[in-house]
Amino acid sequence: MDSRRRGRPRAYDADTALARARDTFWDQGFAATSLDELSAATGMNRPSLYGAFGDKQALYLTVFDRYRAAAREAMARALAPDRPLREGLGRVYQAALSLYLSGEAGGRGCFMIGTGAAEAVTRPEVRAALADGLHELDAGLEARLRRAVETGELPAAADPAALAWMAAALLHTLAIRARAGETRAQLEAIVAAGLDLICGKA
Amino acid sequence: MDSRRRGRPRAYDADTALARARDTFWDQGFAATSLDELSAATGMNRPSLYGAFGDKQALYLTVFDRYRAAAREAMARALAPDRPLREGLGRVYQAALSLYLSGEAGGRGCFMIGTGAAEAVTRPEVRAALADGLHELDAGLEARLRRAVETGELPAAADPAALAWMAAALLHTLAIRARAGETRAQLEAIVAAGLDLICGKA
DNA sequence: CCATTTTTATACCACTTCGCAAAAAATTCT
DNA sequence: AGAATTTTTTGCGAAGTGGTATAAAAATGG
Repeated sequence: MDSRRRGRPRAYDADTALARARDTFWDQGFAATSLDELSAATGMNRPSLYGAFGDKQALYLTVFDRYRAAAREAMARALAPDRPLREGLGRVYQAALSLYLSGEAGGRGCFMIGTGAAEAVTRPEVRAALADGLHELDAGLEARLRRAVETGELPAAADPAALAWMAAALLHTLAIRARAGETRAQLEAIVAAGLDLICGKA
Repeated sequence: MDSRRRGRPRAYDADTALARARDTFWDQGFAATSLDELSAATGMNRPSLYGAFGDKQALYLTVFDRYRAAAREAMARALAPDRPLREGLGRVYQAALSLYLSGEAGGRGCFMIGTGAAEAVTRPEVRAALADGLHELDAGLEARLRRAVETGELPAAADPAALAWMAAALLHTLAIRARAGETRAQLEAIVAAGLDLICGKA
């Protein structure tokens, strides 16, 4: 249990290597990213990359799943049930925007949507991962909205599933528009309009 | 004015060649599509392709612009101002769904979003084309919604720009979800929920 | 100090990629 | 028929592709 591994120690840190690989895929997409670029970005040479993470698609799917888990957890944190609905949703969108606009090459949107959608038709594994990612977010939103109906934050007649779809649609449009180059101001206007429509124009 | 061109006649029809190229890009994305595949799909060999449409990106942008124009015109037709708002929007989404689900390899979503977003960060021309495409649809939706407020189809307090953003968001979420493999039934449920929220739950 | 183990580094492989040059083919004009 | 023009066809070439075999390096165990 205790001690250091036996052979030559690793020169890389898996977490940071995966983060670098993610950023490279994020900007360029899966197909346009070469193993040489991934090697340069991670500082690992190709055989090490291969040994650590498998082939290019396996590496991509690993990165994808980590992004997916992070997104789910961030959403759960933002939507903590003791926080008012509108404030929680506001935090979801603020967190999304700061991710989507954080690229060095300009707005890069959501990793799953921006890079996964392109591969989804020809790569069943990517399509499944994308579908799972979307559904996790749907489920997180719907759970919080259902609770809001139960506690009276929303009118009893409100349909949680329907509102969750719209809340997700708002996220998706932000993801695409950020990647298309829209400014933070534009995106925040869209968020404000969407929140009014979902939570009621308070 | 009149007559046939001078040299050897073309063996291809530009319209059908562009449609075939579009379908290939649509399924596979820009980066994953090779000139050999485009050559096979169009029936033109590589030098002919190159002579007719320029390099791969020029061909892609040509296809993109044609798709964009077709989408804009289809939306204008569906939103004819003499048709009731809800019916017009319903036609927009029905037309979108039949496009988005028409692929031979399963749902393929919107060409612009599904293939353009991936390239938008690294290719400024694609990002600009994508932004233009999105904004054209925004404008079409907003114009019709503004009219609906003026004619009393929507309450005077309704904000046409805000509603147009949500209507566009609905289109975007359909584009992504279709590509992620969701069924027509799922997508139609989302459309129905969205129409209720935008037009009022009549 | 040498064997063992694990990782890194170098070099290579077969294949594909985009793009183009040069030649051949099919048409119109004179 | 022959020249001119436009397109298609063939084939090439330099670079890049994903992936791997082999050798070198860096650690631990005896």
